Amino acid sequence: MTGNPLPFSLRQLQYVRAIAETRNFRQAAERCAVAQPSLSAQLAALEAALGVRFFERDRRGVILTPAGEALLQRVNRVLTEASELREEAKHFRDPLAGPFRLGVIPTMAPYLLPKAVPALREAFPKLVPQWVEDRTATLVAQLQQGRLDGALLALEAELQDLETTTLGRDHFLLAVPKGHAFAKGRKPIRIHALEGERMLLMDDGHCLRHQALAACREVGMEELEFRATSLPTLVQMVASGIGVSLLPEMALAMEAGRASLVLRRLADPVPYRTVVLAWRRGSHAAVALKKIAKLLRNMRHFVQ
Amino acid sequence: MTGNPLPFSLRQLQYVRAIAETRNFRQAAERCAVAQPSLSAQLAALEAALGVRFFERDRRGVILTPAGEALLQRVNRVLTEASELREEAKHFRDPLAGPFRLGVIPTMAPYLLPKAVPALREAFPKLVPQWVEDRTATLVAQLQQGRLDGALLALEAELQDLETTTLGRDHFLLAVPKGHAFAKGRKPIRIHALEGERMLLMDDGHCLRHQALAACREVGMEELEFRATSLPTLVQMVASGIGVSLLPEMALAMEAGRASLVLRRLADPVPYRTVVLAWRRGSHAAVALKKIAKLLRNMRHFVQ
DNA sequence: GCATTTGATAGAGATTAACTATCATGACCG
DNA sequence: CGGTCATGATAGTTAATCTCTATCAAATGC
Repeated sequence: MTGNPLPFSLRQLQYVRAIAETRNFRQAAERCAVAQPSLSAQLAALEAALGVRFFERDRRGVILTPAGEALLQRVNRVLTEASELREEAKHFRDPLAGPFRLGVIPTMAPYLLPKAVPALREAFPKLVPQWVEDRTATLVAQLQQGRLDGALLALEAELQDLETTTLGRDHFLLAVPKGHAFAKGRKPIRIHALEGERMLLMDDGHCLRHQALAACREVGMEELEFRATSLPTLVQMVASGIGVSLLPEMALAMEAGRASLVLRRLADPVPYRTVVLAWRRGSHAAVALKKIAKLLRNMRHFVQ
Repeated sequence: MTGNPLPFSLRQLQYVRAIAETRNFRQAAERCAVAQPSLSAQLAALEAALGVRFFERDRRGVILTPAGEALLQRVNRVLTEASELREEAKHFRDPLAGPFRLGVIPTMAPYLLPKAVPALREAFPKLVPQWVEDRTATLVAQLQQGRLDGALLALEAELQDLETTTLGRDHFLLAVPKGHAFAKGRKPIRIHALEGERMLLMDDGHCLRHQALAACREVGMEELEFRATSLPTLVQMVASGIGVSLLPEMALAMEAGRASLVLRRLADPVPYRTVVLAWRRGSHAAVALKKIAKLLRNMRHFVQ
């Protein structure tokens, strides 16, 4: 059991090292920036606590006892470890340095991260982001357990015990296969025009599913059996003519290139999801996350 | 440079470890045998000193920050090293334990050590004697430099700054080759009878040389050119008929067996050398050395 | 709701470590 | 020899630190 109180202090060990190196109490005291009697007293206290004499104080000078010689190595190891602790702590002083566990939902990750990761690296080179991709509920739970420092979410409502900062609105576009009735024209399409369409949605648990449903809640549509587990898959399904879907704008750049897919703007009120950066209330990472949020906002992936 | 003052204490690190393990300030405080506010205060002080937050204190419980997680390993290493220092110190608490650097002069070593080493091991099993064989002057210098803890010497005079305890008197015998005039008879021989003999002596620097010369100082004798560098060699020279010599009694058991050597007792006043155990005045080892001396005296290698 | 538990805070008290001044001893040097 | 310098130890006081009890605000749990 190593949990007993330690009968000595780091300062005493520093004194021992200083004495061993200078072989002179006064010089050692000067190096430690204390008066010589203080050093004498602390050494005496340490020797009493350990029951071991480190030095013989003789007119001839200061001599290490065999025990002192052996223990000096331990003393140095303790001090080295302590010193490294202090140095390593320095690296964590900067809130924008060190490991940073960030979550992101799957319907944003493939569109946001390719640009966000390099941007973060450039802006905060000492930051070491560790990305975790999972659904909202899982990320929120991990945030609250302290297993994540922050998460990129698309919020419907305020989340209890989480602070958030809005990064912007991500408008929904209508995705239809080439040849579909809506594939032609340029005017914004009204949601109600989708009445009777076959709708492709994300799998349960993906917030995008609920948001899309909410956007169309007053529109009678048929939901297809198939539920996508990833947005690229969903887009692929639309492109192959199975149905239509709502696609967030941030996916535009990456998904619009498909030959058999047509994306149409929606008319006011344009449905959207609110992209936020969330963290535990009172999290140590709050300062850093606010700066990260600012950076992400400036990337203009979405309307602000 | 690692010599800067360390801005934290071992106790604070123990608090951190206790909190990290219990995830509960009160339990941690109890384990550390302090009141909870003390622990809170010390943790706050540590975090302030390092500029790093170890824990998030949340209604949900105590959560390690990433920095805390990383630094906790350092904390544990410091505490482990400190703990091992304390444990190792225990082994040195017993004055009769641990390494013990002992000197012995060459004219005693081969006769004393074969019996003394096992006896020491049996009496003080935790003692780890490290024997050094050298001449008196060298041993005394090493004692004074703190490179030896004690030394077995044959003293002529008090040695400055050294404390000694007498182990006994080692009487001198006359060694002559078989066939020599003194080889016959059993009566003690008077020193003066050696007038005109060819005397074999140890090399310069060996105290035995000076002691033998002192014993014969009023007797006119011829010193042979050859000076022995070891006592067994000297005995061998005598046995081969080159001359006579004075041999300390402690060599009797080992050297008397030679067929061509005869040992005769000397008449009163029998010359002798005083065998002592010596150490630095104020040496940490004094207590142990006195016990070692007692053991050696009881071995009755010599007259007490 | 109400009792319980969480960690933080305030202020007093006790402990610890620091300081200055001085001492005893031995080394060094003329 | 005798004075000067250096050593580390000691005494007594002051300053800093740590810990204590008592209490608070907030959240949990039945």
